[in-house]
Amino acid sequence: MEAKVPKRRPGRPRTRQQALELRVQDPIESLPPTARRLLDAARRILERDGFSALSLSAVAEEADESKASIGYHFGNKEGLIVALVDSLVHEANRSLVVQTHRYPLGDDRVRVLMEGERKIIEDTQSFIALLEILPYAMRRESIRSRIAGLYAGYRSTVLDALGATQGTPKNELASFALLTIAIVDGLSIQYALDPDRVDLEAATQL
Amino acid sequence: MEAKVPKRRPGRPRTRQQALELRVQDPIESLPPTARRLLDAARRILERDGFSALSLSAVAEEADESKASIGYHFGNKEGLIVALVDSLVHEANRSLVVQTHRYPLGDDRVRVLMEGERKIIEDTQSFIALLEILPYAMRRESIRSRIAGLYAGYRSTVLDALGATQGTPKNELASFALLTIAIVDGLSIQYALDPDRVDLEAATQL
DNA sequence: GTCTATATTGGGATAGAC
DNA sequence: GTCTATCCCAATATAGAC
Repeated sequence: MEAKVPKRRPGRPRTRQQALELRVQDPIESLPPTARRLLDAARRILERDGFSALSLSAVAEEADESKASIGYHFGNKEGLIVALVDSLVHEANRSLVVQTHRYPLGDDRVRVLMEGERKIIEDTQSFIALLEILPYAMRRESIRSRIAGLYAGYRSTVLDALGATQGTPKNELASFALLTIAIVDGLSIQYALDPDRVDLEAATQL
Repeated sequence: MEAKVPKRRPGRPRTRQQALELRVQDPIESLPPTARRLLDAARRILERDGFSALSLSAVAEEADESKASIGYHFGNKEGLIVALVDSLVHEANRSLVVQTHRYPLGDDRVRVLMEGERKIIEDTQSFIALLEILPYAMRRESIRSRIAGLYAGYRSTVLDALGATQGTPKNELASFALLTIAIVDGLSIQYALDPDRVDLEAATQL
């Protein structure tokens, strides 16, 4: 039952999942309104109640649509989740890039980056959504690689911001980007588990 | 249906979960052999196939016992998971402490600590088990606090190893322990997602 | 203590009317 | 495109025999 390829059914248009494989740049906009509502509902449920609560019935109810419409637009549950991950990844990338590009290159940008990351740690909410979906994602190559791509993007964004600083060994910068992101994730876990332990000093110590 | 307290049934002995609440030091040893087999089977399934595969049927089959025996020994599924987390937490703590205490205080111990952590990152397997259970754990206060305790233990172990180094500000050391563990977890995530990106340099850079 | 058998629930998928 | 109704199956829980 797992890892089933959605069947192409006669008399029906290509499912959304299949259509998504063809696109290159655009993620969720340009989806039919019903599909968008379903996707938004799925995201809300994931963030509010976790991955285990992400049932087709729950999504349909939250979106005020019918269960069958999910099958129509996304093929099956896996298709819905792939689309959901795509939308989460896209939004995460966009918000980080926008945030760091609001300021000019140089030390200012680095400071903005660091402060943005401290906020991410305290946010928890958005990180939880990722954590919820990670175990599932790890076991589905198609989803795993999408998230791996997200992290690669993160690293290059950080590298971008750091590259502005004066001449430092190239390789060292890449490792530093890796570490920076690792710290954000790792601190998020410890903070989520137990908010009564200091973060601010740690972040400043960086 | 969620978060139900297992009922105390007449004519039956205290469930294992209830019994566990009374103990202070000892975790899994001293369990009846059947309960141990069930718990071991559960751990294997969690590590091999993930949390979503951890059904009562799967556990019973892996342990070569009956489904009903899980109800008898652990009350219900939640009870089984609590016991499982306890056993994982205990083992993780024990192995870290043993590893760091094999060597005398000082720089050697720090080096052993760092090397041990690099191994943890590359291991993946044991970290995956924790990752699999984290989303579930976060939403159950009783389990969340157990894992939070595990991390507190980690921090003090690291602090212990670091404390041996010459006089450094106390507060700074605590933050450093926090960061050290965060890096291990964060790197584990990125490494698990995408093993084709360097870790060794990063670890050495520390 | 352990098992078989069963009750009950809920999930995912899809046929077929509109 | 959307909905209702239904099918099938898996999962948890538990009653009751041994």
